[in-house]
Formats: sequence, C-alpha cells, structure tokens
Amino acid sequence: MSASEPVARVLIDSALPQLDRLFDYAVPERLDAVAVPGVRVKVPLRSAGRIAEGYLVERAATSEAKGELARLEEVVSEARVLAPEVRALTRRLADRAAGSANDLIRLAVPRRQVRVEKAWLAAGPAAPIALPQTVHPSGYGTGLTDAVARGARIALHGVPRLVQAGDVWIGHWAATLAALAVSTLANGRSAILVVPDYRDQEQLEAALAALVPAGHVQRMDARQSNPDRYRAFLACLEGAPRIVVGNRSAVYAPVQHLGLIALWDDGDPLHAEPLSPGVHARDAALVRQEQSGCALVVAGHTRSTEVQRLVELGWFEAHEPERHAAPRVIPTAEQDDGGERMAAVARIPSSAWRIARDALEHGPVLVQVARPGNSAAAARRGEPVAVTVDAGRTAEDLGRAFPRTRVIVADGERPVQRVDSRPALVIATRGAEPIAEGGYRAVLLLDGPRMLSRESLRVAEDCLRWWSNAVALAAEGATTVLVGVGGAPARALVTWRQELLAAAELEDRRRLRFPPAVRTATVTSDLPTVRQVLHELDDLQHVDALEPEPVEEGRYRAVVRFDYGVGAAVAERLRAAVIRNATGRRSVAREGGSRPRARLQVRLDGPEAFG
DNA sequence: AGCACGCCGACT
DNA sequence: GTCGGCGTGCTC
Repeated sequence: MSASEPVARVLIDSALPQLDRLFDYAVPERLDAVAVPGVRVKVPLRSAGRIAEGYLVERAATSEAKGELARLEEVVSEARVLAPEVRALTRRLADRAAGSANDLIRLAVPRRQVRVEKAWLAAGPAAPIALPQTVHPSGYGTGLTDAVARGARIALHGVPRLVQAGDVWIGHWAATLAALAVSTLANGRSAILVVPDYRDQEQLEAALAALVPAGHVQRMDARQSNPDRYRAFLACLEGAPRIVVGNRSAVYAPVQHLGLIALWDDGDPLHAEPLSPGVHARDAALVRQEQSGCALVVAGHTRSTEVQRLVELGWFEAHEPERHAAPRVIPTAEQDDGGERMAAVARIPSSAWRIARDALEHGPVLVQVARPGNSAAAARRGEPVAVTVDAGRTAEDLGRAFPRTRVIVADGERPVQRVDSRPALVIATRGAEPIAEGGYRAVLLLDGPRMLSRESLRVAEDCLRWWSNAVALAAEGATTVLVGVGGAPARALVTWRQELLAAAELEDRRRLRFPPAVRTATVTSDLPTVRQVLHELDDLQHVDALEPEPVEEGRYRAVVRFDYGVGAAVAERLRAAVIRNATGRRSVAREGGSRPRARLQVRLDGPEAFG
C-alpha cells in the first residue's frame, strides 16, 4: 500500500441513501502510511471546506471516477475500527434489506471515545489468554459439541430445567450455550452469544463465570456507558479469541476467527432491531454464519416458524436433548365443578387451586398472567374478558384465596430477578417471571385465553413461547396447570413437542402466503408514489402487492409479498426507488402549483407488515 | 443535507 | 446589459 495504490475508497458516514457507496480519494504522501483499511477518515465532499467523516474501506491502484480526485483530508486515528468482515456483513445485510450499510455500521461501530481509544492504542495488544478445556453441555451427549466444532447450523431444543452455576440458579439453556462457547474458545476461536434481554444475559454471564476467568468474556450491550461500550468494542478488535455476550447488536461484534454464533429464544421480539433498516438479529446471524463459516446455534424452548422453515429446507439440523423432556403439564377448563370456595374467590379452577395449595407447602408457586392493559382494550372491543385484570388485582384475589401466604408481584414496573426457595405465591406477567431457587413447585398459566385473544399473526407461537419459558422455571417433577386453553398450542405444550406447532403454523402461512413462508416489504408514501413503486415491481414473478391503505394524513402503505428467490431483485428495485426519491425533484409542477415531494419509506421483513 | 449551477424577472 | 431568485442536480 503505497505509490502503487494511490487511491483510497471511502464510505462516507451519512444517512443519505444516495451517498451509501464508495467514493475515491487521492492519498497524499503524508498520509500514505496511515491510510489503511478500517480507519476513520475525513474527506472533502462536493467542495473544499465541506468536510465529511467516513471509513477508509480499501486502497486501490486506479479509480473509475471521472475528473481529478479530491485528496484525503485526514486520518482520524490509526485504530482500524471497521473490520473487513463487519464491512462485508453490513453491506450484504443492507442490500438484502434495501437499506444503507451506513445505518448498520452505526449499530456495529460505537461512537468514538477519544480518551478510551488513546488509552487502548497506548496499551498495545493484551497478553494472550490461556485457552480453557472443552466442556460438553449436559443432556446432549458429545454430538452437539462436535457439530459446533465442525461449523454446523443447529436448531437446538432447550432442556426445561434449572441448574446451578456456582451458587445461583440459571436456566439449563444458559449452561448449554456457555459450554458451547467455552468449547469454541478451547479450539482457539471466538464465540458470540446473543440474548434478548438483560435477565437472560445475567444467566449466561453466571454460567460463563463458573467455567472461565472473567477476562475471557466480553459484555457488549446497550446498557453500557459509551466509554465501556467502546472499550469492549476495541477489545474485540485485538484478534485474540474471546466470548462476547450481549443483546441483538452484539451479533456485529468485530471478533476475528469466529467459531460460533448462538442466539437464545429467537422468537423474542427484542431480537428485532427497530432502527432502520430493521435487520433481525437472526438474519444478521444467518448471513454472518454464511460469510464466516462459523457454527450457528439457534436455541429455544420453542421453535420459531422462521427456524422451522430452515429446518425443513435442510439449512438447519435439529438437535433434541438425549432424553425427551416431559414436564408435567395439565390442561384445565376455566371453570370446573370442584366447588372450592377459595378457588372461586381467586377465579381459578379448583383443581388448579388445590395443586397450588399443595405445592405451597414445599416452596414457591408461579402464577403467570398476561400483561396489564390487554383486558381493558378487549373490553372496549366488546370481547369477553377472561379471568384476571392485571398482576396487582390477581395478587389481591389470590392473597385472599391463600391466606397467610407470602405474595410476590413481578412485572414491568416491579421487576424481581430472583426469589428464594421458601413458600410464596409469585405472580408475574409473562416474560417477567423471576427465577426461583431450586425451581417453582408448581406453575399456573392463568391467562392463556386472554393471551391467545390478541390479534396477531404470531399469537399461537408467542403464547407457546411464553408458556414454555415459564414451564422451564419449574422444579423437577413439579406440575404446570394450563388454564382454559385447548387446541394445537396446548397440545404442543403438554406433549413438549413445540416443533409440531411450528410446523403446523408454517403450513398455514404457506397456504395464506404470510411470512415467513414469503418475505414482505412495506412501501409507505403518498398514494401516487406508492402506486408508482408497486408498478415498478409488476414484471417480477412471485411478487404480489396488497391494495395500499391509508395510515395517516395523506400517507398510504402497501404490503408487498415475494418469494425468497426474487428477494434480491425486489430489494434492488425498492432501493433504487428510495434513492430516486431522495435525489429527484423536490416538488412536481401541478396545475399552477407544486406540492412537496412525499417521502418514500421502504421496509423489508418488518413486523408491521402483518402484525 | 448542503452547496453550486442555471435560467427568468427588476435593477444601477 | 446583469444581479439574484429559487428550482434542480450532485457529491470521488
């Protein structure tokens, strides 16, 4: 990289879609040695005096650009923050999502913290770590570790149990993923573990702390301060193998020699990135797996329809525990004729009441309820409102039904991480269930009918996920009561064959041409613009568009559905439309007046397409 | 975005 | 003649 490669190709850090490509600059001699791929640079844009920031992506011998090249203004620092692998990943994901690589790089590369960066550069590379020994996760035999070592793509069914890591209780899944990560590290490769939320992250960190020294593990999540986040990011760049644990954006961690990406509970909506272009952590992991050849483990107590589709295609191999886990789950009607007065007080079936009462002799009992607020909305729509109003109200009622019992409420406003093993009634909204020391002695899934009444394409999948995750918090041999629910979701829970529901759901979606059987795009703008964009897709096969619907004042949204095979073509055309919209005429002449150009928004595979 | 270029109406 | 208005187009 010298006089023979006098051109620097630069990605300018801009939100403008028309600038999301490489620009060529001449490298002045004084910068020749430091103008290397990955560094932050400053460049003139359009006219001298106007300086933009960007990343130097590559050096080249020649440029296709016409005219004389402008010169690189400055190399901001020698830290090569845009790793080639991350650059390639963000480019490919952006193309797939008809979005800007720049938007993804903003997730992947944290804001520069000058002090942190200077300290890191001054310190030089850290001492190499001693590699740990391989650890086989319990419950799967050695086959799972072997599959990860050979870079397999695995859909993993979690074991619904709690285990101890040191002196804390964690989900078996966390111990499993930790063991796979440690075994990857033992082979001299890095692992990235992605979890939906901090409660899951803490379990994973506890599992890892029991296996390896803290220096092997790198936290990367949005809750860190900016300097901490940047420190963690720079540490990943060093190249030494490590284990990264974090939420959805950790999938972009710039580790080298990647051996494993593992995603826990991929059906959790927290894995969906809300920021444009809205790339789901699962999709990012799938593409990164393809590019790096690392192993990919998508694990859960349930199987998402997305993963089911990839299992059916043979893209994923499904791994089950050695022994079929069979938690005891009893479905019960909402009302039964047990005639138990105390049960009536709490408006729960008397059989469930008796199970809870007996279990409370021995330890904590979990009562899962829906999120507050749903019932009020349902009542407004004139639907029958089932069983409970919210966690607080349920707590009052159950408190009366179980006098002299300790009652603990856990929900969004009152988060409770852990409860001890003494008897207590733990009333939690789904997803906020605390972990009980040794596991719950019984679990009551009280609000099934209300959870299932939500209008959503994914409602059955989501409910089974919430119920299964609660069942996994029970002690060995404990009974779970599922109140008031029958049909396929209940059957999948009782038989602990969640993949059967995923298969049935996917079959339905194929018939109806709903995601993930097809991909989707939403196109939002004024009506003529939406129609124009849809028209530009007319000649493509296996693409259909639903009639545009008004979403707000003057704006319309159309949903486009397309087969995976034409995804690249659809994304390319939608991207071209977005760029044209951003650069074209700012107003159009119209009967003596002009109207402002309507902004065009395009989003692929977003949850808004079909709720 | 932000800035330069270009093509029509009032001006020293 | 030409100053400058905003509509238009481009950014190595």
